[in-house]
Order: sequence, then structure tokens, then C-alpha cells
Amino acid sequence: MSAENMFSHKRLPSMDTKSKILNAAEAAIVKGGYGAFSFRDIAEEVGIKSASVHYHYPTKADLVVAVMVRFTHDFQAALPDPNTPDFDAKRTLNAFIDGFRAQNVEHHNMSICTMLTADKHQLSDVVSQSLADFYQVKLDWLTSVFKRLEGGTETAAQNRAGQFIAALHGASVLVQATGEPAWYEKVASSWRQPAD
Amino acid sequence: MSAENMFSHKRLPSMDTKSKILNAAEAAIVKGGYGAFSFRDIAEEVGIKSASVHYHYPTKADLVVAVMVRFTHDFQAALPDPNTPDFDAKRTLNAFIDGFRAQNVEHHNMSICTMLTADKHQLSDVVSQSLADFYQVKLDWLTSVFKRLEGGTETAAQNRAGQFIAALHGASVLVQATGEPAWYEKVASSWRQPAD
DNA sequence: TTACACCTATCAAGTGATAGGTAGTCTCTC
DNA sequence: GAGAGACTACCTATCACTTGATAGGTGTAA
Repeated sequence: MSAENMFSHKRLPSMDTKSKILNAAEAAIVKGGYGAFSFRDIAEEVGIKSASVHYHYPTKADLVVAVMVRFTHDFQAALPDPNTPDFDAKRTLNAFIDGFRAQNVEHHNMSICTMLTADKHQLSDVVSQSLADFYQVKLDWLTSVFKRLEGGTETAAQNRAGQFIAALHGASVLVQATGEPAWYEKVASSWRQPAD
Repeated sequence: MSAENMFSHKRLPSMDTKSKILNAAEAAIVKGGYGAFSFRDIAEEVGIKSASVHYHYPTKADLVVAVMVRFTHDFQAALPDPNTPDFDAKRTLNAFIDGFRAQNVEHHNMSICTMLTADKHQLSDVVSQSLADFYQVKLDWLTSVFKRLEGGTETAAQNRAGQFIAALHGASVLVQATGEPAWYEKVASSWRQPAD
């Protein structure tokens, strides 16, 4: 999978109900977090009744876990493998920066993981775990990328991965809070890799 | 005001009702955001009835704006002036990093501004504005600090301020999401200033 | 006939907000 | 200095509404 496709795992308009529910829930979480959407909101978006949403996902925790599991899976599937000979670390990192902006900043949103993290105190353990799992996947992959990019120890690469994630997430907070999308590039620019 | 006191604007235990309400609301927002607390929660915390909270702050928007206005005011009052001769930029920046950790990370919370930013889609305009105002105060001050610290153009210092804020906020997201407080220092370490 | 995917109807709990009452205190006037 | 009025800071009670969740019915397809 090419680096440009990392964030472009779009869904087709016509899908089964379960997927439509997950799509609606994912969009709702991105927009307002865990507490800001209801089963009725999701139901209306999908075109069914709220009881039918409960049929597919009995509780809200079930629903949100399912969203995070799918999100993590799709995210992971879209990432190029840093352990292949033709892996281009610089291009991949730049593509990641662009992808993050395209998915979050340009849609005037924060990432689904930042939103759920903010709501962590009201999440059940299963949901918290699915969130932590996603961050682990992301951190592990970025650690490999930075190891390819800069060499050094595992710990050093891990720290760089954390700093990188923090920068992008923090940048999207800044954009949201100030309403000035330009902040994203100002923050991300220090992480952009020059072309060979 | 010394750099060490930037984040230590603590309230005394006995205060008037209005302040108690603001204290309770601030703590509640930090814990769960805009949607995760009710007038009844605040009332119980303060020891009055919910109608009495409405007496002091008619609507939820009024209450949250008051919280942010007080927070911004106290924050601003606690910042040392970067335009004095004896201003120590290095020490101030390190103290800021420590203060941010003490107030947020060590309490297993994210900052009140990150929380409200995540809820931005459900905030009324006045609340959004009070949030944006706070970020402006913070960015302006940090811009001055970085100008003292590194020199360069206004724009360069502004970018550095944004990168710095993003790093700290992103770090606290990472800490919350993973449950590993160590991430804060790993991210913040790259911003720490060596002693003279 | 059985499983599936929906539905209607309803529940108890919690929400922000309002109306209107009450005790205490302050201030002005005679 | 006593009484009247107004103001303050609470209260009880209630409103309309939304929430997550459940029970139980309906149609359809294998």
C-alpha cells in the first residue's frame, strides 16, 4: 500500500446496516465525542429506529468499541510496512502529516482518538482499552518508521514517535481552539522531511 | 511573580458561593468536558440546590464562560513579564513545562482548554470565544518568551510558541490515552532548556 | 419453522431551565 | 429607632425534553 493511501480508507455509500451504523458513530464521535451523540442520532442518520441500533450493538460501549476496532484495523491495514527494502521513510512521514491534516484539520475536527481520550473518564474499561490499543499500534509503527529514518536505539525512536504524535495531535487542538487551520502546518513543518 | 508560581494559583477552602461554583465547574470540565457535568452535580459539590446555581449563572454557557474568564485572568496574572530585564527565559520555560505537568498530567487529567476544545462543536459562540481568548493569551506570552530565548523574527517566535503548546497538549493526550505518564517527559524533554 | 432484521411502545433516570416562595439583611424614611 | 420596602441568596416543585435500554410484535427469507 502506498504512503498516500494511509488515511484514505473511505467507505462506499451503500453498505450493510452494521457498517452504516459504525460510519455514523465514527463521524459522531469525531464531531462531539462519546457523550455528544445518542442512539437516536445514529438511527436517524442510518435510516432506522434506535431500537434497531441496539439490536446490532446492545450498549453504547459495544458500539464505540466496534468503531475503534474497525478504525484500528483499517488504520493498520493502510500503513506501509517499514521493514521492506523499498520502504521510503521520508515520503511516508510526509504522507502521514498530509493524511492527518486531510482527515482531521481540513474537516474542522479532531481525530477520533483525541476525542475519546478527552472523554476517558466516562468510558468503560473495554472502550478505554480499545483506545489504548489504537495508540499502541500507531506508536509501534511510527517507532519503526523513525528507526528507519534516523537510526539510533529503539528507545530513541520510540521517543521520537511520541514527540511526533504529540505534535500532530497538539496541532489539531490548536487549530480547533483558535479556528486558524494555518497552525497545523506551522507545527507540522518542523517534522517534514526534505526530498532526497 | 516567580516562574515557579505560574500554575499554582490555588483557591482557599472557604470562599463565597460563586467561587465555589466556579471551582466545582472547573474541576468538572477538566474531568469530563462540557457535556459530562450537570447543574445538579455542581450543586451537590457546593452544597446547595441546582436552582441556586442557576441563580448565580443562569445558563450553562454563562457558567462555563465565567470559568474560562477567571481561568484566563488567573493564568495571565501568574505569568512573569518577558519584557523585564531580569526575566529568565530558560528557567521560565522549564517552569512552564513542570507546571503543566503538575496541573494536568499528575492529576490524570487533560487541561481545561483541551477538554473544551474537544467539545467545541457543542459550545455556543460566547464559550468558544472565551476559549479562543485563552489560547491567544497563552500564545502571545509564549511568543514573547521564545523571542527572548531565541531571538529571530516575530513569526519565528510565534511558530515556536505554537510548536511548544502543541507538544505539551499532545503529550497530555498521549498520557491520557496510553495511561503512561512517562510519555509527558519523553515529549517535553526536547523542549527543556539547559541551565546556564 | 426458525433465524434475522427490523419495528412500536415504553421505561426510569437524568437534563437545563423556570416559577414562585422564604428567610435574612440592608437602606431609606418618618 | 422603628417600620417599610427592596434586595440577596437560597429553597421546593415542576416543566418539557433527551437519554440508554428493554420487551415484545411483525414481516421476510432460507
